[in-house]
Amino acid sequence: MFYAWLYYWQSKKKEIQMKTRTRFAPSPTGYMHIGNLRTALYEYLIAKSTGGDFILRIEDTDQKRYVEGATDIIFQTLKRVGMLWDEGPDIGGNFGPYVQSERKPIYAEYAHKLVELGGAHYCFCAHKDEEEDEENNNPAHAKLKDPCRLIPLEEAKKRIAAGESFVVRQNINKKGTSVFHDVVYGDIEIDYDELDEGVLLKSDGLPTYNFANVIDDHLMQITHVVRGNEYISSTPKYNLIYEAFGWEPPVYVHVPPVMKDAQHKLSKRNGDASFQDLVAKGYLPEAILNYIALLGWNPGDEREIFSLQELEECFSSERLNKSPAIFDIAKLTWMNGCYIRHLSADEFAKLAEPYYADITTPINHMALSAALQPRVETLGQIPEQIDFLQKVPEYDVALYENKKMKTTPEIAKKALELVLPVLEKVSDWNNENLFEVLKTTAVDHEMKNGQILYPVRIALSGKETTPGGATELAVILGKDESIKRIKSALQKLG
RNA sequence: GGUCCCAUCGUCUAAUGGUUAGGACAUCACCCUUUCACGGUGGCAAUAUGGGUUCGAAUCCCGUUGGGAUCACCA
Repeated sequence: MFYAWLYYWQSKKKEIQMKTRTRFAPSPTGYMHIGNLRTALYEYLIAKSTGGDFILRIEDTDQKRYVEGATDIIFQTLKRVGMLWDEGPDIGGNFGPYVQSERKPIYAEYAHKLVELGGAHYCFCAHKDEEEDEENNNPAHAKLKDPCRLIPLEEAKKRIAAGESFVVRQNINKKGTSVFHDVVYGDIEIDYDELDEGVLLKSDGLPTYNFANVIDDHLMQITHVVRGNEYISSTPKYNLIYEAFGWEPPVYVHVPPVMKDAQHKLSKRNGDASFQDLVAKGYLPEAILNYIALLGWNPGDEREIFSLQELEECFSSERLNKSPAIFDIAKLTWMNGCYIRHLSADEFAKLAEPYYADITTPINHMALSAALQPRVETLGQIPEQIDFLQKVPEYDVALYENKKMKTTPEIAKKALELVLPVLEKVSDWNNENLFEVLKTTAVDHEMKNGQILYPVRIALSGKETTPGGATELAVILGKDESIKRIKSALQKLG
């Protein structure tokens, strides 16, 4: 209890005294996972909400996992959402290098030092093969300490000098209970007996995450370590390393995972969307960022729409949640719709333009964008909404039958016959004029507005639902194409 | 299995001992309307469970159940 208090106090003190430094330390796996991006966001916000620094570090100590071009995706994603780093592989800084594979000599140096300090030992055991041993299921055996610990240090050094392959393995000497404070989870107690003597330096000379993160976080003067809660159970091991070196551990902020459903994490393996997948589907980066900020955090009031800047202003790590959050694409879609609607007409038009690529008919793009903007929640929904612009789809004349509009194919035929000559005379082809003349036509022939407008809309589109009404479609299609489509509809109606 | 962690509407969450348990998404209904949307109004919907502590428990404690994590020369 005393230690818990002490720990908490030290953490608190550190928060107050030092300039906050957080780091995002992804592995270059080739895509930006939503959960990772959220972690990066929280790291960024913890730093920036207190005027601190956000550092980017690449954790590529597992050569088997290396993917070409993966770091570029990391750079691009962070830039795209506006999370700019103060130090990193591309821009350098006072604590470089910022790529772990380039720090190899540093880890080796500290690993050997840790052995001297009694925090680790050399181990010459052969690689443990995968699921080979049933004995692994025997808890008593699993907890057995590494026999190589018994090798005298001098002898171990001789074997290494002789070229024997070795790893550096952590010593767990302590007994009793380890206590540490976490910003999200509070005080956590773990028995030292639960800790295994894991490999710190691999036989290829590169460190494991378990070692590299401690060395780098200390050397880079990271004050707040934010990471997934799967690291909670190994945190005492890291503290042991800090302790052996006489270093002070950082403030820990373990965050719960982002879930796909109640029992599965969001993961690329399950085919779940990554950041770039979502962008490709027409989600705006700003909306994605806003949405994931709220997966596990809330501002304490009822606001939901936040720019990165606004998040920086009101973020507090104390409002981070400890239970997992399910990623709800429906809510993201809604939020994306909000962002789309808040775009200026020009901004939306620019973003929508690429989605018009399949339409070769000469259409009014500006009018189309204006019609689409309030009607789509993702840019990806655009093509299905505008397919009729290229070509009127096959449709049944029964489509002209509409109870609410009080139309039938017969009425539609009459309406289109009345409308055709009127439209041909319209010179200023804009929405206001068109609506005016069509309304007048209805009044002149004692018909309801809908009895004129509905058939026109169907004639122009061949679809039951369209982005915009009759006159809006007419403007989008232009006079020539509109007239053409009405004539061909009349033919169809016999 | 050992250990650690988690548990409020279907989903994201608010309420840090006293609220008719609030908001948002989704859903449903209605209004608006030139189809569909947008927008507006309203409805449905939650404290996993059993014990305590307390005048009073979603909130504190214990058990149960359910879920997750971890026990790698992966991070």
